[in-house]
Amino acid sequence: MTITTATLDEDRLDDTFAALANSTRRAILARLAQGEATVNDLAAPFALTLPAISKHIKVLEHAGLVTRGRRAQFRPCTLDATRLAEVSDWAEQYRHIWDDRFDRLDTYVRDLRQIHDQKEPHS
Amino acid sequence: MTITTATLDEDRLDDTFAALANSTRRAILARLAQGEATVNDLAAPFALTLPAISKHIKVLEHAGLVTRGRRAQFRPCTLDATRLAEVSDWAEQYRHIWDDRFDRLDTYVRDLRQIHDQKEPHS
DNA sequence: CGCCTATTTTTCTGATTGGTTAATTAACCG
DNA sequence: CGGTTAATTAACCAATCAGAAAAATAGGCG
Repeated sequence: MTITTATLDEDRLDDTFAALANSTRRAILARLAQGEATVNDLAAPFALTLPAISKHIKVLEHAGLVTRGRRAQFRPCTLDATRLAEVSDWAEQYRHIWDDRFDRLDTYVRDLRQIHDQKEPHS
Repeated sequence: MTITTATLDEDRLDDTFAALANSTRRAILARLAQGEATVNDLAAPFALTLPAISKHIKVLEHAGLVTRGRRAQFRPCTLDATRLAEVSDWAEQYRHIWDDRFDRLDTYVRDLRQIHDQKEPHS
C-alpha cells in the first residue's frame, strides 16, 4: 500500500520553483555544478553583501538543492541535483504538448498533399 | 552576428519559475493541458475567489505560459508550453550531475578494489 | 433599455522577499 | 590569550504576493 504524498510533493515543488526563481540563486547552482564551494567563493562574482548570499544559500538549502559540510570555519556547499531531476520530470509531463506542434505541422503537410493529390490524382 | 540575450533569458526564467512556484497555478496549467478553459472553469476546483484566480491567470499570462482568446464575454485560456520546454532544457543542463551518482559509485567501487589490492597485492 | 453572466479592477490586508548595516558566533593562527 | 577570517544572526526597509471584499466593466439576451 502506497500512501499519497501528493500535497507534500506539491509543497516541495513550490519550494523548488521558488528557489529557482532568482537568477543569483541559479548562478550559484551553476557555480556549484563545477564543484563544492565556500560561501565566500560563491559570493565573489556578485555585487551583493555576504549576508545576502548567505540568505540565498539558505533558501537553496531549504529547498534541498544544496547541502553543506563543515570544515574548520568554512561551510562548503554542494549541489544536490535530485530536485532538479524532479523539475525535469515535472516539465516533461508537458512535452507532448510542445511536441504536438510537429504533429500539427505533419497534419498540415498531409492535408496539403491530399488537396494536391485530389487536384492531380496521378502526379 | 548573434547579439547576447543572456539577461533577457535570465529574466524570463525568473518569471517562469516564479509563476510555477505555486500549486494553484500549476494545477491551472494541468487543467489547461486537457484543453482550453474559461476563467470560471479554471476557478471551479478551488476554494478561492474569482479575483484570486484571475490574478493567478494574469501571472501565468505574464510569464508566457498561457495565452487568452476572447469569445463573447468569455476569455478562454490556452496553455503555451514553449516556456515549459525552456524549463526542461534548463534542468537538463544538470542531468549529468544527477546521473553522475553512478559514476561516483563506480569510483567508490574502484577505490575499494584499489585498497583491497594494496593490502593483498597479488590476489 | 435593464438584467444576467463573465471577468477585471480597486482597495485593503498580512506575510514573504531581497536587500542593507551592524553585531555576533565559530574556528583557526601566532 | 588576542587577532583574523568565515559565516550567521538581528534588525530594519521597501517591494511584492496571495488573498478577500466590493465595485466596475464587458458583452450577450429578453
